[in-house]
Amino acid sequence: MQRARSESDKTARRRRLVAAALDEFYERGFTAARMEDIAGRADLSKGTLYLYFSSKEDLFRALIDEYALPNLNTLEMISRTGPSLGAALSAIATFAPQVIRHSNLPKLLKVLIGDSQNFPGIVRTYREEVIDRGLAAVSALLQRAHDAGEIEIDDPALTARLVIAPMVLSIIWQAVFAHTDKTPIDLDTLFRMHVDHLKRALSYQE
Amino acid sequence: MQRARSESDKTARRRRLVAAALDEFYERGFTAARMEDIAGRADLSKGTLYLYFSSKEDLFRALIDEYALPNLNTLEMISRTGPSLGAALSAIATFAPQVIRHSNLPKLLKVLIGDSQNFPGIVRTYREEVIDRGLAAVSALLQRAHDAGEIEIDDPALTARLVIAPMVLSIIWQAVFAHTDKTPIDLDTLFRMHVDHLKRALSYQE
Amino acid sequence: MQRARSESDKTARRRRLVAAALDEFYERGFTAARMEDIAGRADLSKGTLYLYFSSKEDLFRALIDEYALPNLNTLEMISRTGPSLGAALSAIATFAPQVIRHSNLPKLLKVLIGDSQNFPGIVRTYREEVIDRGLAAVSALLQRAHDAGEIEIDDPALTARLVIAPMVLSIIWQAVFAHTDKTPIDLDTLFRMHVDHLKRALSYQE
Amino acid sequence: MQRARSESDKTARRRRLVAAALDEFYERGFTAARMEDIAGRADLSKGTLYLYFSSKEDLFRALIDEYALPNLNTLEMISRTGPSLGAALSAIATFAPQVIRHSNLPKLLKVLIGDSQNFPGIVRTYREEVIDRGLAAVSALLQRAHDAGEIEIDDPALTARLVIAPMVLSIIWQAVFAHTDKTPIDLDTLFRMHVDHLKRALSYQE
DNA sequence: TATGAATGAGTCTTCATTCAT
DNA sequence: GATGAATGAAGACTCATTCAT
Repeated sequence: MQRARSESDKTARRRRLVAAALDEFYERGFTAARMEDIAGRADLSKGTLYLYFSSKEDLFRALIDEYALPNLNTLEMISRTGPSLGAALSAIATFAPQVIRHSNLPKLLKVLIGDSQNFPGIVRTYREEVIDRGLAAVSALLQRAHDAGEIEIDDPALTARLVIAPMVLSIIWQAVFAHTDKTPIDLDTLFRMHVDHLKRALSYQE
Repeated sequence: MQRARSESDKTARRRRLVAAALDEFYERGFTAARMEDIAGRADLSKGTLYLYFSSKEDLFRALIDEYALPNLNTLEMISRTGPSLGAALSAIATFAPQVIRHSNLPKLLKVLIGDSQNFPGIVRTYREEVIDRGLAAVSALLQRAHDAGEIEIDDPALTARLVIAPMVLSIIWQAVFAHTDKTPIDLDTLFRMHVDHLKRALSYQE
Repeated sequence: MQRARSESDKTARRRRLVAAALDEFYERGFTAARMEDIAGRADLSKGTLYLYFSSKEDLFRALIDEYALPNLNTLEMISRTGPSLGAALSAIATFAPQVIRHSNLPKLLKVLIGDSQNFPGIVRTYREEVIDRGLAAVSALLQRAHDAGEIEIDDPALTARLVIAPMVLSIIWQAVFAHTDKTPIDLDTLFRMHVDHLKRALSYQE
Repeated sequence: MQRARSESDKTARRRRLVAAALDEFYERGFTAARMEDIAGRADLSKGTLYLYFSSKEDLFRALIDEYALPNLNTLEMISRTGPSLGAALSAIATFAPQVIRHSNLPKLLKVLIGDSQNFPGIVRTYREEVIDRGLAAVSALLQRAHDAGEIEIDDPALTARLVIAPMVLSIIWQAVFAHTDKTPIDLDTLFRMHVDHLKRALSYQE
C-alpha cells in the first residue's frame, strides 16, 4: 500500500474508511460488520483502520458526523430560502427524489434506525441536531405561509410531520426494499402528487 | 421448570419465546442479542429454547411469521370491508394510533429494518406477503372510490403510498425516538389531519 | 470432557485452573501467559475457563487469594505459638526449607514481584494483609523475647526484616535460579546457620 | 530529531534508549512494555530505536549487560580491596543503602525476576557472570578472614548468602513495595544492625 | 539517517450450539 | 423433556517489525 504522508492523503483515507463503514454497517448492521471487512473495502488493512479510528464505536460516531450535517444544511436551506410555501414545496418535490436515489441518506438512516439501540447518545444527538431542527425548519416555513395568508393551518408541528412523511417512507423503502423492486418507484411523480395534495389540502376553502 | 406435556403448553411456550425474541432483537439487534437472554426473558433455559427453535435464524423467521400476518389481516380488513373511502380512512385515523402505541408493529418493523440484511429471503417474503399486499389493498380501495366517483385519482399505487406514509413515519418514530420524547406525539390529531388532508386533496375540485 | 455437575466437581475444577494459572504466570508472566494454555494445562477448554473466571485479571486475583492466606496463617502460627524465641526460631529453621522447596510460595512471590506493576491494588493488599502482618508477627515475637529478658534488641521491626531476609533470598533463588543449579542449595544448613547467628547476635553480651 | 553524526552521539542515544527500556520494563514488564513508549521516553522515534536494537529481545539483552556489570564490579571491589572483614562489612553497611536507594539495581533485579523466564539464556548468564561471582567474592572474603583468624566459619558459601540476604530483601522491597511505604525503611540502621549481628555471630566465642 | 504509516500475527473474550446428565 | 456445562469458531483490538519517504 501507498503511504499517506500529507494531510490531504490522510483526509482522503479517512473519508474512504468512513464510506466503507457506511456500506458495511448498512449491509450487515453495526454488530455484524467486521472491522477487517471495512478496512478491506477501503483497500487498507485492519491495522491501518485503527490508525484513524480508535474503535468500532468511534468509527460509527465519525460516520454519523460525516453524513448527518450535510443533510441538515440542505433541509434548512430549502425551507429558509423559499420565498413562498409553493416554491419551497416545489423545491422539495424536485430535490427529494435526487436525495433519496443518489445520496447516502437512506443508508445513513437505515443504519441509525437499525443500530440505534447500541448508541442511545448518538440517537439523542441526531434527533436533536438533525431531526428536530429539520422539523422545526419545515414548521417555521408553514407558519410563515400561514401568517402570510397563503395557507390555513392549525398545528404547524404536526403538519410538518405530514410534509415529511413520504420522504421518510421513501428513504426507508430505498434502504430496505428498493433492491427487490422489479421497477423502481416513480419518485418524481410521487413527490409531485404529494406536494399537489398538500397545496390543495392546506389552501383556503370556502 | 415444569415439563410441557400438552400441546397448548407447548404453544404457549413458543409464543413466550417469540415474544422474548422480539423484545431482545428490538433492544439489541439480531446479531447482538443473546440466545441465553431470550430464553431467560421467557423464563426458560437456553437448552429448552433449542427444543423449540433449531437456530437463531429459525427463531427470527418464526418471529416475522408470528407478527407479520396479523398486521396484514388488519390492514386488508379495513380496506376491504369499508363501504366508502371516507369510512375506511376514518377507520385508519382511529386505529393507526392504537396500533402504533400498543401493538408490536413498531418493534417488528424496527427489527426488520435493522436486521433483515442478514436474511434477504425474509425481506423479500415480508415485502411480497405483507407490504405489497397491504399497499395493493389500499390501492384497490382507492381505485374503487375512484370508480364510484368518490374521488379523482391518477395513480392509485403511488397514492396508496401517500396514504401509508404517516403510518410508517410514526411507526419508525415510535420505535426509535419515542422514548426520548418529553411529550408524546399527538397521534390522534396527526392522523385526523392526515385523513382530512387526503379527503380534501382527492375530492373533485373545479 | 466430563461435566462438573456437583458443587465439589466445580470446586475441584476451579482449583485445577488456579493451579494451572499459577504455573503459567510463573513460567511466562501475567501478560505473556495465554488463557488457552492455562485452560489446556487444566485439561479444559478456553471457554470453560471463562465459566469460572470472568477475565484474566479475575483469575489472577483468585490466584493470589488462593495461595496468599495459607502462607500468612503458617507464619502467624509459628510466631505466636512459640513459647520462647529459641523454639520459634528453631521451628523456622525446620519449616522454611520445606516451604521453599515444596510449597507454591516461591512461584507465588515470583509472580507477585514480576507482575506487581499491573495490579497495584493487589500488591498493596498483599503487602498489608500478608507481608506487614507477617513482619508484625515476627516483630511481636522478638519484642516478647526482649521483654522476657531473652534477648537484647533495639528495633524489633528492623530486626524482623533481618530474620526474614534469608527466607526471601531463598524463595527468590528457588523461583528464579534453582533450576539452573547443578547441586541444590543446602537450605537446612543455611537456616540452621541463620538461626544460630541470630541467637548469638541477639543474646546478651557483656 | 537531529541526526547522530559522531560516535559519542550514538553512544549517548544508546544509553538513553537502554535507560528508557529499563524504566518501561520495570513499570510494565517485558511483554507489556511497548517499543514505541520506550522510544518516546528516550525522545526518539520508534524507527530510530530499531537502528540501535534489532528487536525487543536484543534491547533486553543490552539492558542486562549495561547494568549488570557495574554492579558486579562494585561488589568485587568492596570484597577484594577490604583489608579486613570488619572494614569490608562496614563498607557494605555504608554503600548498600546508597545502592538500593539511588542505583538502578532494584529496577534491574525486578525486571530480571519478572521477565527472565522468557530468556533462560540470559538468566543463566546473569547468574554465572554476576551472582555467582558476587557470591564467590564474598565467600572468598569470608574465607580470608577465617584463615586470618578473624572469624570462625564453617561454610563460607552459605555464609555469603546470609551476608547478602538483607540486600536482596531490601532491593526487592525497594522495587516492589517502597512506593507504598508511608515512611521509608531506615536502611542505614538496618544494615548497621546486620553488620553488627554478623560480627557478633561470627566472632570467636568461648 | 530519521520517521511514522502500514501490516498481520497473536490474544482476550463472547456466544451459538451441542450434548451428558 | 429440561438443563446448563462444555466447546471452539469468530471478532475486536494491540503492537512488534518493516520500509517508503
